[in-house]
Amino acid sequence: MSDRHSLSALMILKLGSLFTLSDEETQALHDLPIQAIDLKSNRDIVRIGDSSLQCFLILEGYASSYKLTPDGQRQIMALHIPGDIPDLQSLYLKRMDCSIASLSPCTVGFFQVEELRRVCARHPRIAAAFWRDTLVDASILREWVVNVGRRDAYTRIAHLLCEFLVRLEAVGLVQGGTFDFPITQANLADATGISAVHMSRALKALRDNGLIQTRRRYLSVPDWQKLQEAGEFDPLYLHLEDNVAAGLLRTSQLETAAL
Amino acid sequence: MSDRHSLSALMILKLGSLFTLSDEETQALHDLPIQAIDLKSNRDIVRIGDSSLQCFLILEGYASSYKLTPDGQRQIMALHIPGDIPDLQSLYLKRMDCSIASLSPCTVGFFQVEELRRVCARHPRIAAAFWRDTLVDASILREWVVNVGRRDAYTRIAHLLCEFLVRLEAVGLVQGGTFDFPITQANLADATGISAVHMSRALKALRDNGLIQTRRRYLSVPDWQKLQEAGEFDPLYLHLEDNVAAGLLRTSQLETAAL
DNA sequence: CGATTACTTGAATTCACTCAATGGCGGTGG
DNA sequence: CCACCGCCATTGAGTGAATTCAAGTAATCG
Repeated sequence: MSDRHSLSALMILKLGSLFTLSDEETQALHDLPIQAIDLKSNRDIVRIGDSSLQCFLILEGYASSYKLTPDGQRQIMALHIPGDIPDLQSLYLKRMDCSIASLSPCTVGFFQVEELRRVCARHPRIAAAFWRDTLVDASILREWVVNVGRRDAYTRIAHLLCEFLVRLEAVGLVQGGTFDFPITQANLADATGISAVHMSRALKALRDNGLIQTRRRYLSVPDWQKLQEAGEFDPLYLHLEDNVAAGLLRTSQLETAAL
Repeated sequence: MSDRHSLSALMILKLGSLFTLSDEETQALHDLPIQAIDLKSNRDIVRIGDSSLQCFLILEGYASSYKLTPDGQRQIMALHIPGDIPDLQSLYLKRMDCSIASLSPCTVGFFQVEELRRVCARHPRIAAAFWRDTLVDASILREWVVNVGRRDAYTRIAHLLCEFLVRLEAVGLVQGGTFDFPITQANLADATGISAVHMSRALKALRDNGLIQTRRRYLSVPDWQKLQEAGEFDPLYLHLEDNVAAGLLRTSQLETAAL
């Protein structure tokens, strides 16, 4: 499983923005006690209405934030990948306003919100980095609204896949345009606000057009340019350009980052 | 126009959460130099891609965050009301990922991002309060995704109006279920991800069912309970219950809060 | 290997869309 | 003060993208 080191590397990768963290700051993150837990697929990790004293970092696998409507429909409004802290909002909001569930077998690291609050109080630059992280998440949500509100199914799915690929790439989880993709069509449908049946048809169209290839639990993008165009994808909203750590990673391909 | 006092009152109202701000903290917000500007309706205040050194607070009127798709469709992903700082993200993100425009004649107060950053550095509790504010905005975005992704037009509009009313109420801008509502149907359509024509039909249905009344530039909600049910509205996601200042305001109806 | 879950495909339906034409309101200027 | 123009809202008719329902196939897991 994941040791302290890779955990800290993931965090620093995600946070490293605006400035590089000092050794002391890195150490502070290192020293944050974490309890690693393994989870099966499709398990709620936190539920809407909860007011937990803990937060969790995804170490391995994917998760989603979702809500249910009264008639039982589901909408996923965020996908979470290794390095994400999906419920970081618990830092300053009393109750969860959505549920978070694993989309695949997951390893997550729980820590005390209070401890993180202390780290933030002692290290303003770490606080700023986490704050920035929540601002990027908000930006992703804004694009998600555009996706669901104004794009047709085909474009919408292409866009979602573009975003997912770029975010995975930033944490070193893409090899040659291929990445782990165990997410069911039903879940993808809930993420894009379409029906599962239509998701099947639209994915077929994407496959037929050579934009994606699905082999087992993996997804490949043979022509990145074409998929971007199909998805009307512009990565501006991911705010990667001003992320120091991610930039360093991309150029040097640090081994430590691959979980 | 708005003097320093009401400006500070608006800010404190919005920020007053988790704890009440001390006199010193209040003073720090007071001392933030602001330049008030009047704007006509439908004017861009900031544009996507901008990297401004300024932020603005809405003093009067409404604004929206929006993006355009390549084929010219528009999606509004946030409505902003007095007391909001729509581009607070500029604090830690280099470029704007959406445009922000006035939806009505507006008065906005510009201030230097750098100054706010200084205030946050000197007053960690103010920083926490602003951070919390961005977290609530993210929560509203999550609900917006659900609205646009999974609700039919009728329910979707009802929900949007519920949210708008509750947020306005929190800053004292609702009198007896009636509030200023100069927002065109085309803008509402862009906010809900439907067409302007269908917006007209759905609004008619809401009117015919007695859920809303539209007189001139004002909107009335005769039966709050019924509108909430029609919109599947649960205010949990607005995180009002733990907002000290708003709570105080609601119970004591401070005069200072009315702009 | 059997059972469950995930995916595919067809057919009919529906909600929302576009196009188009008309009506109302408010502001501006002759 | 009224006429006109432009913006906003409404309504009808036809279309279309995505839905539901249904049946059947493929994949995965214990």
